[in-house]
Amino acid sequence: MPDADEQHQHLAAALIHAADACKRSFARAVEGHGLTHTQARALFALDEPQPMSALAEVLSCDASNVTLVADQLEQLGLAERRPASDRRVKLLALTDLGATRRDEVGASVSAQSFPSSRLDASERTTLLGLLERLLGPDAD
Amino acid sequence: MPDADEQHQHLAAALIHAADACKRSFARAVEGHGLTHTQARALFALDEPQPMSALAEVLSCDASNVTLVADQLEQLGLAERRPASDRRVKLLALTDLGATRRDEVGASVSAQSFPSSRLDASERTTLLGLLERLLGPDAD
DNA sequence: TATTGTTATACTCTATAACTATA
DNA sequence: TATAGTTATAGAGTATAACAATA
Repeated sequence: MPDADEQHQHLAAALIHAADACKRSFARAVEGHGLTHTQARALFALDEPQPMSALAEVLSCDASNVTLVADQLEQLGLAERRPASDRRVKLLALTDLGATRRDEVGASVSAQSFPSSRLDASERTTLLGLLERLLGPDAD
Repeated sequence: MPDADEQHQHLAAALIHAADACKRSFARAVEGHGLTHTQARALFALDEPQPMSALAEVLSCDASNVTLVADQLEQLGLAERRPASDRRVKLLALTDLGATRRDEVGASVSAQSFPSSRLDASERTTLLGLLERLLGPDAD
């Protein structure tokens, strides 16, 4: 097996492992707020109102699944569907409660021993930059 | 929200997103070989025979789930359970077919446009190093 | 008593396909 | 015809709890 192959595979394994650790840390931090990690990810993605399809891209899942997440966030009173100029489109937007909750959840996430606390600030910046290049303009 | 909080959250989001992209790329590459991405991850983890519990750690899942993965790999003829000196322990080991398959799958994974191809070799080395520090000695 | 692996079970995530309504 | 969102459904991943065999 060529070295390049092996590096790709180790990198993939490390990425998946690191993300699993992040997901679980995330999930633990947010479960006290009554949210699943998917709901929390959606919450953080809604700085601006987003079409459902845009949210699907952020969550890297099929659009059909966003319907459920949106339903859940609406039931919790954290987000609401709004009409858009193109009447096929629905914009999902945080409610005031949702924005408040997002900040509370964000504080919990950072407060607990998050995996990325093992890195210093400049390492985190480097890592973030590499990940963004990795994801690239058309990650999917 | 303090900057540090925000950086943690962006980093977590980027990591999860990157890993999702890797998982899907991985899954597409291995489905032609009749494997799920979990089965493929297990295959790559079995360079040396591993106790089921060790495999659970690599796959970052509960030990109870490894039973199913091991069953599947055994049914495919790719791995086998072997007794260990501690007779409570079962070692999962690749068969010859399993080792061959792992190399074939590895080639497929690298051959297709894998997300990490967007980075050059030295960037990949940097990324891998950061991820390993992130995971740390006791990532869970 | 504690630990390894197993079984049974339930919940979440995710994709596919068929549908509605708009464009 | 094509697109955004929805619904229904099925498969895969995951955790919890109770259990057997062994330490």
